[in-house]
Amino acid sequence: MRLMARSSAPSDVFNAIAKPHRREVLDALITGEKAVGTIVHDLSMSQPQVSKHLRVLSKVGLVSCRPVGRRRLYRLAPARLQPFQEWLAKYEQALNDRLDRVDDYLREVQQPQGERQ
Amino acid sequence: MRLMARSSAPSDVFNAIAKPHRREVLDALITGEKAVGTIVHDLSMSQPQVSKHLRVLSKVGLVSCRPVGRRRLYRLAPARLQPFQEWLAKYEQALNDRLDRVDDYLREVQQPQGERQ
DNA sequence: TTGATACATGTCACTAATGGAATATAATGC
DNA sequence: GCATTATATTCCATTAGTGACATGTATCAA
Repeated sequence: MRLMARSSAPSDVFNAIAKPHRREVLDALITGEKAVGTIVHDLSMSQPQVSKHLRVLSKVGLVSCRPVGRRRLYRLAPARLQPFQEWLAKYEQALNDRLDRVDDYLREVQQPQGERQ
Repeated sequence: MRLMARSSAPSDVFNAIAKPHRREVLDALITGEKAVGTIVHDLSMSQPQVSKHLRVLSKVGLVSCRPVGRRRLYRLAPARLQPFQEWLAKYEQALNDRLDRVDDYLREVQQPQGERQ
C-alpha cells in the first residue's frame, strides 16, 4: 500500500528547514539569486551536497530555479514560507491569549513562600 | 573527541518541530497546560512516545514542565519561539527588499517572447 | 509496607537521511 | 565531432531517529 506521498507534502517545509546545512543554503540565497557553484564556493560544501539540499528545498518550494546557459540560478521562493508563518502565528496568538495565566504562573514560581513575609 | 553538544543547541528548535508527531504534541498544548496522560489520550499515541517527544521539546526549551503530585504538567514556553520569529523576519525582509527583482523575473518568465507582439 | 498510578528511561529493530565518491547529463567552445 | 565546464544523479556506508516493548522511578492510598 503506502500511497502517502512523503516528498513534497506542505508540512515538509518544516523538515526542509530542520537541517542546519539546508538553512545555510537558504542563507546564501538571501543576498539574491546564485548559481550552484557560487553556493558551493561560499559555503565550502561539496557540490553534490549542495545540489541535493537544493533539490529538497526545491521540492517543498522554498527555492526556485532558472537555467542560464549551463548554470542554474536558484533563488528564494517567498510563497512557501506561508505554512511556517501560519504555524508560528497560531502559537503567537495562543500564547498572547494566555499571557495573564503565564503571569500568574510566574508569580507562583518565583515566590514559592507566598506573599506573606 | 566529539565535544559538541548536539542536544540543546539553539538552532535545534528547528529540528524539534520537524516531526509531525512533535507538532501534534505542541498543538495539544495550545489550549493550555496538560498532563502527559491527557496528551496520550488526546493524540492516541503511546505514553513512552509522548514522553520522548516531550523530552526533545523540553530540551530545546519549547515546552516547560511543573510537577503536580504524581503528574507532570507541560505547557508551551513562549520565549523559545523567538528563534523562529527572527529567522522568519530575516527572510521576509530579504524577500521584500527584492520584490521588484522578483517582479522583473515574473515578467520575463510569463512573456518569454518579449514585449514586441 | 504494599500496591497502584503516572511518568521516564532503556533496549532493540528498522527506517530514513546524510555525506562522500564516482558517474551521468547538459551546455558551451573549439 | 571532442573536450571542458556546470550541475544532477546514483551508489554506498554510516548514522541518527523513530516507534514498540519492557523496565525503572516517584508519588499517592490504604
